[in-house]
Formats: sequence, C-alpha cells, structure tokens
Amino acid sequence: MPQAPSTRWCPTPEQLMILEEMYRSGVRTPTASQIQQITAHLSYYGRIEGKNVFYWFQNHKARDRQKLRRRLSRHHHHLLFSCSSHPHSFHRFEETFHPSPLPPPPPFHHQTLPHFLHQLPVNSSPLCHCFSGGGSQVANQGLDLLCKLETGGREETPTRANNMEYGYEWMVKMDGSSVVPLRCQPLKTLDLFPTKSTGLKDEGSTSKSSSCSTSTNLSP
Amino acid sequence: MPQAPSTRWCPTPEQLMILEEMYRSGVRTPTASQIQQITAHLSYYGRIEGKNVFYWFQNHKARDRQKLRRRLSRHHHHLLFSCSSHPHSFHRFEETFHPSPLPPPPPFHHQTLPHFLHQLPVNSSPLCHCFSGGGSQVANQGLDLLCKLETGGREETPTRANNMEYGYEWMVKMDGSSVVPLRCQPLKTLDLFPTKSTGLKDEGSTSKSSSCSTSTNLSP
DNA sequence: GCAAATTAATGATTTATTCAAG
DNA sequence: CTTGAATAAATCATTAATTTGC
Repeated sequence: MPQAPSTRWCPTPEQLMILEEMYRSGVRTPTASQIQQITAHLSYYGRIEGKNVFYWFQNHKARDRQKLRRRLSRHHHHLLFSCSSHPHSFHRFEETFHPSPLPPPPPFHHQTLPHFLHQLPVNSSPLCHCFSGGGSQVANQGLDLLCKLETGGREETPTRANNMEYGYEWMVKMDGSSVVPLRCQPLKTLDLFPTKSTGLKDEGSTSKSSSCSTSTNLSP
Repeated sequence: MPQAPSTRWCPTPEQLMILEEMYRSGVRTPTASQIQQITAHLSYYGRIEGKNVFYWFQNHKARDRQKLRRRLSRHHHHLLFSCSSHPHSFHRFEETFHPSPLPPPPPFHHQTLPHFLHQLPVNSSPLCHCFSGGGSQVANQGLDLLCKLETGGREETPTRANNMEYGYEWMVKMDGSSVVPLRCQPLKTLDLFPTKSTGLKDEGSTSKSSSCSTSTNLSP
C-alpha cells in the first residue's frame, strides 16, 4: 500500500507559479547555477530536484514553440484563405509578419523582471525571433551586470574553453556531493513574482504514434 | 477553394500576445470604454472588433479559472494521497513534500499596468486570491515586453557556448541529487542570488567525461 | 454518485540537428 | 570532413481530468 510514491515530480502550485513567472520574464534555458538557485528556492515549497527544473524549462519552451507554430500556421492559413474578404486594409500583417519586425506598433509598456535571475532569453530559435519581432523584444540587458558579479568582473569572451573551467568545477562539486538539503530553512528571500497566473493556454497536443522503433528502452 | 472566409475573428499572434499580457496584468472584465481602447490598439495588427475583445476576456477568464481549479485540486489530491500513507523509508518525497501551507512566502511585488488603460479595475479576482493561498495579492503586471531591449548594447551573441551547461545527459547523471549548491547558507533577505549568471559567461560546461553517445543508459 | 474507460496534460527520455572546433 | 557539445524535436509514460454506463 505503500502508495506508489509517485514516480514523477508533481509541482506544487507555488512552484509552478514561480516557474511560469520566470519563464515569462525571459528565462528559457537556465544555466546550471541558475538551476541550482531556482531549485533551492523552490525546494521550499516542496520536493524538487534540479532536473525537474531543467526539464520543466525544456518542455515549457518546446511546447510554447509548438503553440506558436500552430498559431502562426493557423493564422497564415486563415489569411491565405480569407484574403479576399477584407474590407479594409488591415492585413498588412501578412507581409511583415514572418521574420522580423513589425511596423511601429503602438506603444506598450512593460513589465519588470523579477529581480531574481535576469537571464534573458538568449533566444535561439527562429521562432523566438519571429515572435519578438513585433515589438516585443527581448533584450539582454542586465546580463552584463550579472555577469560581472558572478565572474568577479571579468568579462571575456566566453568561449568554450572558458566555460569549461567553470563547468568542470561545477561538475566536480555537484557530482561528488549530492546533497540535497531539503529546503534549506527559511529561505525568506525570494522576491519574485507577483501573483498571477498562467501563461499557458491550451494547445492541442498530442502526438501519438506508436512506434517502437529500435531502441530499446527498457526502462525500469 | 473553399475557405473559411472570415467567419470568425482569428487573432494575429501580436493581438494574442497583447491580450494575454493584459490579462496577466490584471485585466479581466474590461469596461466598454476599455474595450474600445483595446480594440483600437489591436486593430493596428489586423481586423478586430469590440466584441472579439469582449469575448476573448470572457473566455480566457473562464478557462483560466478552470485551469486553476484543476491545479489546486490536483495538488491537494496529491497531498492527501501521499501524506496519508507514507510509512516508508526513504522516499523523501513525503518529508519534503509538505506543501502549501505556505509559510512565509516570499514577498511579491507589484507592477504597473499598461499605460493605456488606466482605469482598469484590476479586480483582484477571487481566483488570484485563492491561488496564492498564502499571501496573495494581485499584482498587476504591466505589459510590455518591449522596452527592455534598448538598453544595453551588448557584445556578442550569446551563442551556445555561453549558455550551455546542463545538458540533459549531464543532468541525468547528476541526477537527483545534485542541485543545491554549495551553500545553503544565508539566504538572507536580499540577495540570495540575485546575481547570477545569465547566459553569459558563467559557468561552463563541460563535461568532461561525458559519456556519451551511447544510448544505453538504461535504467535509472 | 461512482468507477471503469477515455482523453488531455505534462514530466521524463530519446533521437536528430545544429554549430563550431579540430 | 569529423567530432564534441548543446539544444530542439519527437516520443514515451504516468498522472490528472473527463466522459460514460450503470
């Protein structure tokens, strides 16, 4: 009866809220140290491990992209099909839409990032590109600062080599010591996010296909 | 051929983005004049009518509620479930998983609303209330993803090199335990980690012995 | 109302791609 | 051209939510 101790991580509402807030703030692919930090914070609200955070961002990002793709195609589809019926000149959109910039859009205002962790997107996909094209943008602005703080001020080209060093250290540490202090005490800090919710929406997902291809996963 | 001639409003990605951002900012049931303003703004991006805006908020609000309900119950269920039967050895699951009694949760901060639309009700919806269980507040976040960009200039593109680090493989290895850095320490009130890396040079990667290739990792 | 059966979400893994050093 | 490193895409698998027949 031991209940199946649930095999997988089940985020608490608080954890989810925080993760979503970070995502909205631009966090997409947190670095190892960010993951550590996030995990440490979230562990206050319930069990959580670094990999959970990692996967969460991976999945969320992927599904977000998927969603966008869908939206876009839907929209294009629609446009293609319904072009004839526009009474006005509104769709200037089609032309400008894809890759880049939109016309000078109406002013919008912004939202501040959570203090904690400013990592900006580092967008990497064409989608992002596209998406931000409109006017949203994602900029990397506080990066420098953060960077400096973290690296002690040095700022050189982060070639792989450089990273290596860090990575190595990191790994060594992590590796050997897996200590997961279940929530380190109080943790009162964290000033992140306001309350709100959702950034998610629906999406149709699903892909199913059964294929047992080659590999054998024999998972446990 | 047949096409769906424009039977119904098909929001452009930009419109959607803006609407979502407003929603996140606290807008729930815009007044007639707000709807007009919103509509005017959004019409810049494509065809749209007041009713579309109205319906959008209605639907979004309803779906959001549904989603929240889901989350909460899910969580509660989970809790009840796992709490009651846990006499087991090491599944730290139970221990740490005490959840949401949200003790002294981190402070939230407020954010501003979009400029255009000031009179927003910002009703703190009951949902928000509910959701944040402990200390809720509604914060209105402003919209805008825009403005952030200008700021900096940056030097180089954060290519993968900058940002990498946790690869899943890697992670998988470090697996569960990892996280939580070295210091669990202070956690003081202000910066626990507000400073941290970002996608730039921070730690690196590296994996030294990465394993690789291989697929067979079986069995976790 | 309840619980098996079905469907939708989403956490976790695996496989493909991409980029840039050798 | 080959290879290592990292990410994105696809897929697998489990859990929550719905639906459905009693």
